[in-house]
Amino acid sequence: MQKETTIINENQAIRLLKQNGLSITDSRKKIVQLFLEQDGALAHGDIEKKAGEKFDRVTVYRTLQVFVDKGIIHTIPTADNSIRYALCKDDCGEGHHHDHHVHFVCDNCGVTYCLDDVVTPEIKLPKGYTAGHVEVVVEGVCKNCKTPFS
Amino acid sequence: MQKETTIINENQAIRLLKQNGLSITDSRKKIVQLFLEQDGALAHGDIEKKAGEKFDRVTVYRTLQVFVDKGIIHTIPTADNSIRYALCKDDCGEGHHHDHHVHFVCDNCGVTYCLDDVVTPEIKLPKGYTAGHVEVVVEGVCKNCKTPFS
DNA sequence: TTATCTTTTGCAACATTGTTGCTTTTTTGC
DNA sequence: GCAAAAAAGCAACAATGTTGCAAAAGATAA
Repeated sequence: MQKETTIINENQAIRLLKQNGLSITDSRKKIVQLFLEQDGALAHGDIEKKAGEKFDRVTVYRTLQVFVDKGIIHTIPTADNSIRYALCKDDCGEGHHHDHHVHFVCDNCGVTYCLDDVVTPEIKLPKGYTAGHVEVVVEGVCKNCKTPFS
Repeated sequence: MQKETTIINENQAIRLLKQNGLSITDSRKKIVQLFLEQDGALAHGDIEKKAGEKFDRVTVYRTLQVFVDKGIIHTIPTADNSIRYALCKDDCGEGHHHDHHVHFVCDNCGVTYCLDDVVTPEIKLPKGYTAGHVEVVVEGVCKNCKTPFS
C-alpha cells in the first residue's frame, strides 16, 4: 500500500514536471513528492530534513526557485522569517500565480494549511491606494489539534 | 525646523519608553525616533542603516525584541523573509497586541504601511478550525507612487 | 544505443542574518 | 556621588542564503 501510493505520487510528480517543461531529475521528483504527500506547507528546512540529507542545500534552494517561477508552488508569508511553500492549484502557471485562498497556521502543531475553499475577501483601501494581491494568514487552532469537548 | 522636529520626536520617544518602564538609552531613543520619523514600517536592516552604523547589531536585535515584548512595535509578515516592524497604536501593551489593521506593501517603492483605519475582515473558516489572529497584507501601488492620470 | 549538447547537480567559498555568553559601560534610584 | 541593576558592546558561533564553476546526469537526434 505504502509503495503503491509512492508510485502514484511519483507518476504525478513526473507529469507535473513535464507539463512545465522541466527535466526529470531525482531531486525535483522527490521534492514534488514531498509536497504531494504533505497536508500542509513546507519550509526550506523541512524539505532538507524530509528529503533525508540526500540533496545539496543549494539544489533545494534552486529547485524551489524554479518551482515558484513555473507556478508549481507558491510562497506563504509568515511572521517568523521562514517562508513556506505549498503546491499551487492547476490554474497557476509560469509568470502568473492565482492564489486567492486563505492560509492558516496552527498555534499548536505549527502546520501551515492552504484553505483552498476560503477565498480572500475584498479589502476597501483608503483613497490613492491600488490593490494587487491580497494575502491573508489566519493563526489559530487547526482541525486536528482541536480538543473534542471545547 | 528640522531641529525642532527632532526634539519633539525625542521627547515623544522618551515619554514612550518611560510609559513602558524602560531605561532611557541612546539606542532606544534613536530607534523609537526612527519609527516616529518614518511613514512606513522598518526592517532590521533599515534600522541598522538609518542609525548610521552607530549601534551594534546585537543591540538592535535586542532592542527590537524588547519593543515587541512591551507592545511598542509589532511585526508584519512579508513574503521576502524580512520581518518588518511598525509602531503600535496606544491600545497595545505588554503581552497583548491588538493590531487588527491591514498592512500594505507598495510594489513600486517597497514601503510597508500600516493602514490603521482598515480593519481586518472576519474570515469564515471550515469546520474544526478556530481563528485567533488574522493577518492581512495587501500588495499594490501606494498613494505616493500612484501616477496622476491613471 | 550511442554520441553530443544542454541542463542540473554538488562543491567550495563566501555573504548575510540571527544568537549566545560574558565583560564593560551606562542608567537608575537613593 | 555611589551602589545596584540594566543595557551595550564584543567575540565567537550558528543558521540561512548566494555565486561561480567543474562534474554528472538528462534530453535529443542520428
